[in-house]
Amino acid sequence: MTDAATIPNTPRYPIGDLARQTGTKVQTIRYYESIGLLPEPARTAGNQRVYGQDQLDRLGFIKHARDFGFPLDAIRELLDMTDRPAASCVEADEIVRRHLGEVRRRIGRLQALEGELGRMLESCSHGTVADCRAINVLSDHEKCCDASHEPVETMPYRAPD
Amino acid sequence: MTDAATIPNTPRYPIGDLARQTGTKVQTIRYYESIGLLPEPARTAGNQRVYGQDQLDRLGFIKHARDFGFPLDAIRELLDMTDRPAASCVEADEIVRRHLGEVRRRIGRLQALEGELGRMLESCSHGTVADCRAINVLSDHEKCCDASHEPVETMPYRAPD
DNA sequence: TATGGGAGCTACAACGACTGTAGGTTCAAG
DNA sequence: CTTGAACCTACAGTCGTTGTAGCTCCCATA
Repeated sequence: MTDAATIPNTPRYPIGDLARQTGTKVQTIRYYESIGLLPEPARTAGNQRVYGQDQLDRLGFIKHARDFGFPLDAIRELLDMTDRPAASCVEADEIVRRHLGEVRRRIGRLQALEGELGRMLESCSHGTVADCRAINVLSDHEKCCDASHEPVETMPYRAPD
Repeated sequence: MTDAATIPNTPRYPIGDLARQTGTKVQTIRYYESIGLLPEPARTAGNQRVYGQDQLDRLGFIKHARDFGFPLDAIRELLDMTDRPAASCVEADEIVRRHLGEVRRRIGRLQALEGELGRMLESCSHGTVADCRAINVLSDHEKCCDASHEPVETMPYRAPD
């Protein structure tokens, strides 16, 4: 597909340049290749990867979509569409709409959670653990203001780089 | 520690009952035991786990805190506090406050994302992929309305049970 | 031309918080 | 005594990376 790297006068980037230009980690790029999100690039005589402009663009797209929170599966579908530029964009629309729905659900759940946590803190008498409102609420479901809260999905304390 | 299971007239639950009563999966309970969040329970002659009321309460606490989105590390700290009921609840407060801050940051990022995705959909002309606003925004960072968006953290499409 | 150091290579393990599977054992009802 | 649900261990898989170990390669300077 992409023989850009074999054509002279076309930019040829080593993996580190791709990483720097897109803000992706080198390992992540290799991971994307391993799962087929990026095609296998050309190699130097010494077995090192060499990328062309199209690969750089493709990775830029992936990175940007990841920043938007799209899961890799959705990104794969979106990339398939960019490969068929004459097709209708209804499917792309649908993917974005689905993602937006997910984002809104998430916001709703987090806002309910925010209220609950805020109430916990407000009503805490700052005494001992035995009297601690926060601990008591967690110990006893009956003490929740919003008895119907649903579980919030995994919340890793990951600092976004 | 917990010899409740060895005392007659105290409820003795098999793991499945604990799972049903707390809404946790059996494997998850064993996982919590494996990481030291739940103590090793007594066993029957046939090597099956038997739990007492205190274990049930502890697991209920864990489940509830998980539903609130607390990471297991924070839950571990909170559990340590419930074991020292006379201690000050300042630390518990601090954990809740930290979590609340994280929840709010998350809400903020998701709301920015919501706006961006909404704008994408609004301005989509519903034509071909080549003209698709959504695809174009993802292809080209310059086209973002909010040029300074930060990456949203991992968003698994996991249906909360 | 030798050398040094940064960049690249593969392969694999770890993260968090589970979930699922395979292949076996135990328990309680009928 | 038999059946089948529930239990057991051990391990692989999920998602999207990130980190590590132990190499090799490439390029600029001396």
